[in-house]
Amino acid sequence: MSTSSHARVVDADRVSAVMASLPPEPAIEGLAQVFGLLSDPGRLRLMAALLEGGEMCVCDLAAACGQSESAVSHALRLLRLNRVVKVRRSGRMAYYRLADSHVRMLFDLGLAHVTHDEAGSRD
Amino acid sequence: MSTSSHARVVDADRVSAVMASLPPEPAIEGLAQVFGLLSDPGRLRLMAALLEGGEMCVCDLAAACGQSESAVSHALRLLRLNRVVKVRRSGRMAYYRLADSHVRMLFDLGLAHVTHDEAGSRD
DNA sequence: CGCTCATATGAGCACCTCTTCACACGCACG
DNA sequence: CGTGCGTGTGAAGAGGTGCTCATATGAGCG
Repeated sequence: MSTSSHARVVDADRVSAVMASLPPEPAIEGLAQVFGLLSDPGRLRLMAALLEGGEMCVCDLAAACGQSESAVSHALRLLRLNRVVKVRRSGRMAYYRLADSHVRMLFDLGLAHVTHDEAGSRD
Repeated sequence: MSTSSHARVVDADRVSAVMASLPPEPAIEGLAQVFGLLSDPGRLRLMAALLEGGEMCVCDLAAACGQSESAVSHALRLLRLNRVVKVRRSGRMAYYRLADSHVRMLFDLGLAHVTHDEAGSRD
């Protein structure tokens, strides 16, 4: 029963080859998660701010990005849990900074793509 | 009226500077949209398959990626509308391929990040 | 010509995400 | 040492996203 219900295949060899070459599931999932972190305008603004500002506290981040402090705190928590940002505490303040430079590369690469080609939405 | 309702600010100068340096809203939105396309494991698998397979029809893509043909068709439509893939029709078949190389760069960069650092989920 | 196959599309539904609201916590400062 | 401020967190609701199922379209084939 290889042809189960609906599994039409045109080029079985290519299908096998492609299947073998696909990254393992954990890598795919991790990739999706990373890109998911970058798929929110709010978080994107935060990251852009940190790219420019270097190290900023929550309230300044909120002010600069035009978001509520609570929303920023939630967003930063997510980014923190995914090792995208690091926090330094000083008294009751919390200063955030980017953890690595991958973000900058992804950000710039994506930005180049977007500003160069509007990624239109036509048929 | 700088101190509106809740806008505590520590370093007003830095906040202004960062605000001025943030990419314009359309760019941010476009960025988020692009990364959003890359944030789904199913679409990621499709793109990985096309990176390797070059050009494939819907049913082979579905077989190689372990998804229903309907799901693949929906996903490809999204990617098509965002100019990520191109389609070539031949008879009743539809052959899809990647539209540009940005995807490959983003994919590889993200993959390097993921496989190098597991992007853990601890506190 | 009518039937089937490959793909496309629409509706409906389950799930996940992001925001706000309300409150907890710890540190500074009087 | 109590009060205020900066921040963190949980619950809840609105909205978006991706799946499946059913059906449409259009090309090949008998």
